[in-house]
Amino acid sequence: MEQRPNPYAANCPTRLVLDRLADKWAVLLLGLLASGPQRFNQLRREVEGLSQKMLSQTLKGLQRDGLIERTVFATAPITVEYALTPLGRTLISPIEALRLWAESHIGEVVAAQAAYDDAGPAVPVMPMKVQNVGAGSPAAR
Amino acid sequence: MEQRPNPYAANCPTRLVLDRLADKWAVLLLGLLASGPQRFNQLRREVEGLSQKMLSQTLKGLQRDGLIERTVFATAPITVEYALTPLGRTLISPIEALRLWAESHIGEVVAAQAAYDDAGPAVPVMPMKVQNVGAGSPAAR
DNA sequence: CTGTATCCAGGAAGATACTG
DNA sequence: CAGTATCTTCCTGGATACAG
Repeated sequence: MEQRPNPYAANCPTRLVLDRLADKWAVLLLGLLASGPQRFNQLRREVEGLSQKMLSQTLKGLQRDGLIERTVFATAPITVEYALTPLGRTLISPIEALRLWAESHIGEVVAAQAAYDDAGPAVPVMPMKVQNVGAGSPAAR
Repeated sequence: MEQRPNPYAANCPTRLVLDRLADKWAVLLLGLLASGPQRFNQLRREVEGLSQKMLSQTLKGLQRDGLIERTVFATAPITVEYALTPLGRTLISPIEALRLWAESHIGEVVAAQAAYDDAGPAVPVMPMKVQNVGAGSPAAR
């Protein structure tokens, strides 16, 4: 029926991937692993605010998705290395793009937030942008 | 102190932006608005599984970040349009990249998940990749 | 070192009802 | 149509303790 099933249906691939990527720890870890394999506690130390539980959990998820690979070295004590898989490596480009966007536009975002918070609380004399439209309604689709 | 403060510190811009973008609804809505302004209930209908509460909440957040703009038309009943701001428009490219990645690699991800779930539950004869390493430990940094 | 298991508080999100 | 308010439930995620 749906020739062009919109990408916003619940079963859409984009949605599935997004659900996983909508995890800041996952994105952060992928970015970190992009520069080479890392050990468990190494990652733990590098990502500020990441608890051991979340790290373990997130790594497991990424491994399940085939994005990272877990290698155990039978040293004593044991050491474990996490590295991007070839599939995972294909993701670093989009993620890098996101990181670049963040760095170049964070200032504007923060400014917008400040402006919003400034205008919000106050009782408005001219609070919101209102337009009087006669005939030409916006949604005359 | 930190000449190269790692991007994984809690105060890093990337982190701040990521926290917001780590919201699947937000990303989805931005993608939807990339093709033109939309009304409230229009968005609600288009994004499957998105509750009214989450829509309202997410839109407010995006507006606060200066990524979208809310315009009220004084029709009867009232209509409201949401559109990307210039800042928001700069985000569609990275998001599109993500969407494209998702569409081209979803198959591999699903396959990896299946393989993982397949190997996981079973009691392993040769479950995990283990290497015996003598001297050359991995983390000889 | 690399995890897993348990407890527990706080936030996220659905359902529902109501307002302008 | 475009929301806000409230209630309740569920899950996330931190802290802690323990195991291989």
